[in-house]
Amino acid sequence: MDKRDLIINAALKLFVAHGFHGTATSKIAQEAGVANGTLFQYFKTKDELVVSLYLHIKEELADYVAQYTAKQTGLKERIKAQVLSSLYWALENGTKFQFIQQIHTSPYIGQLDQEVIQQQNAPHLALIQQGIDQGIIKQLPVALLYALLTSHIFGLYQYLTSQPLTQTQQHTIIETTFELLWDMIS
Amino acid sequence: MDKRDLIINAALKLFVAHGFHGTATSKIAQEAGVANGTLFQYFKTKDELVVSLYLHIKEELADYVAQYTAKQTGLKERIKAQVLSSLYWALENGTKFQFIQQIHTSPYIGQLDQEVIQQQNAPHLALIQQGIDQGIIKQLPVALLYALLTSHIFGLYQYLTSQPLTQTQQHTIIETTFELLWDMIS
Amino acid sequence: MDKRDLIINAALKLFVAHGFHGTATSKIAQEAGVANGTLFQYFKTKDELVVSLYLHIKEELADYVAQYTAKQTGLKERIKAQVLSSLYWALENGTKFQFIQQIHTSPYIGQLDQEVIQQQNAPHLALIQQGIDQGIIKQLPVALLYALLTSHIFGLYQYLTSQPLTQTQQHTIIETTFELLWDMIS
Amino acid sequence: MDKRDLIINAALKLFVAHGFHGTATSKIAQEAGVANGTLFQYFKTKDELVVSLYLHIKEELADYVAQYTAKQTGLKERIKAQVLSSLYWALENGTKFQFIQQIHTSPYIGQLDQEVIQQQNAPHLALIQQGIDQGIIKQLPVALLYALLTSHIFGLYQYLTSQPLTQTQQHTIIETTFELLWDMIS
DNA sequence: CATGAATGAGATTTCATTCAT
DNA sequence: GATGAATGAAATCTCATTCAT
Repeated sequence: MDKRDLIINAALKLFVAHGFHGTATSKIAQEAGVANGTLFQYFKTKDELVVSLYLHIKEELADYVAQYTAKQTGLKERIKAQVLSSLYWALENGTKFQFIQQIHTSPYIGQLDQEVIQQQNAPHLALIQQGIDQGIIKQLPVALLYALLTSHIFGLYQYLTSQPLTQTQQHTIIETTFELLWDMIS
Repeated sequence: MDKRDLIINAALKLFVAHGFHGTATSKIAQEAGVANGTLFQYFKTKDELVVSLYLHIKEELADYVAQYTAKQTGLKERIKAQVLSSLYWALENGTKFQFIQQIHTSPYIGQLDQEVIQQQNAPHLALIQQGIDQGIIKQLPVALLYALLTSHIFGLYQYLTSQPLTQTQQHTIIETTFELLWDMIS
Repeated sequence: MDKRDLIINAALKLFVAHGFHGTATSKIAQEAGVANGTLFQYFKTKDELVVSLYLHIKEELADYVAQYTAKQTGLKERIKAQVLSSLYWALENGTKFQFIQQIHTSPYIGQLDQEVIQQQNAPHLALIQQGIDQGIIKQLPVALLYALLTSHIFGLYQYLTSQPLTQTQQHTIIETTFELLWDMIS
Repeated sequence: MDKRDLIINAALKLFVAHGFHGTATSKIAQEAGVANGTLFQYFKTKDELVVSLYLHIKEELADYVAQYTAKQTGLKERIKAQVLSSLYWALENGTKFQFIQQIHTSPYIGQLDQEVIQQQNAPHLALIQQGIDQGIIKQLPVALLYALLTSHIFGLYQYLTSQPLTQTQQHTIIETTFELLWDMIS
């Protein structure tokens, strides 16, 4: 594995354990097994590392979601796959999902390349747009519908992790609430 | 105004402007017009100050919401008042709202007194419970419904602040999406 | 002695011995017998310390020169007092004088407040101008005459410190060469 | 141009602009268009580069002065040629001259081979000694006279570069002040 | 000869907290 | 209680130098 990846992985592990302000760059280098200065040859500043890590995780999530969505053919089923796989990934990768949330509500958000963000969102927006065009989804701004779907995921994640539920119960709630959500936007 | 309030207000102003890690305790003391050490006589640590400030802001929001809700009599109207006034407050107090979000996704959340949090949520939960009891709202866990309402607010805030909209357009979207939401849970 | 002075003195000693960049702020603090952070409470940055130190030393020199010059009444005597007291001060305060020279030839010169510099030079220029007006000194640009006087001091200092001379011999040379210099410009 | 020269030129430019310690070897390599490590194949250490650069520049100045002086036969004319050509070279090679001054007032001066320095000064001292022996120049220590001549050059350079003067005006001042200087020492 | 990634010691600066007054 | 100078640990980042390719 190349040093950049070693650093990314070490940073992920430590940020997720102690938050980004609680994690010293020296600890990241140590965990990665590289010299202190090496970190700064790959990432000019600690901030740049945080942002890179965020993009890295987002990509992992996107890959996971894309994989599940690809298996579905109907439009509703594809959108459902996006929402549900996002939730399943979040439940399986709690720390990474929390890291994403931390970034979203922190000043780091301003440092993100907006073009990259939009590229990551594009597949989701495209699917929703398709639904609108086919008359399946309500005539509302795509970005609005996307925001509502996304917040549904975050809200449900919040609820599911605050309750002591079995996996079966979790799945039931996820399925049930998706149907409510779908009725709401279709 | 007593020194504790001076410090709280100064902290609010600075945290809201630069985030809590970007704000030194010495700057807070300076802004408050008190000595460096005085801050630590009212708050044993910086963390304690952060938590106090969070509760202070939440209280402000709660007061704002309560004031609007009190004017309504019907159940739907009261819940609608809660959702809408939360959104209006968030749009008018963007930085404070973002501060709340920051705390929610940060390790500070663990330091909060859960009892106080539950006390703040109680009025909202009670209203939803009333709706369920009266058969107006679907038979789902109160906490789940509350999570969905809350995430609706966050999602809509996200959308509204990312688009260049007039106040009238904002109001229309807020009203329209609330009706969708209401149909979803009722 | 107060801590600011302790730091100033320690900095002077170490800067002259190892240069600005060869001297770590931590070493200065150590030499001054104060904590690392204390230095930065008196001087926001290392650069500010360098500049402050320069101004401090220049002021000390100016006071010394002014004190000697005040005792003289004739114009030649007053200019002579300026040149000679500068030299005596330089010989007695070798490290400080060398520090001034270091600053003059370094990029720090750009960070100095030009107004302060001109204020410090003003008394010397005024005296020369008086000499020109009274027809005692040659009709040449004041700044040129000042540059020649100043360089005479630096050149003579260079010579005197490179030779093993008694104080009496030093004084003789200083007196003799001043007369040569005076003949040159008058 | 070979890589050694590329490095020398890049170093000169950056040292004068930012000082020795303000200039990283990596920046020099970058400016020279060579790899980081290449610099250390030509110069074992950064200090060696600084010292080499100094000697390189001093040699260039010496050649320039020698060339002009060789054209003159009379003793005064030869000394005048030395002083004037030094000044003309300084005005044409401002950065190099400033670099020389920086070295002279820095701790690097201690690292210079004193024998090489004296060898460089020898021709100037010899000429002055000749003047003394022939009774043309005052009976004063050679080193003293040399120090006065040298400081005259530095002082005049300082003045000329601080004023907005045409080349003709510069020449007039240089000629005029040399005559004053000559009257002073002869 | 040339490269440039890697190194790691060390530099500057910050800041929550303490404590003598 | 109030003060604010002092602390010093810790954090981020730099940079001269090396060495395997």
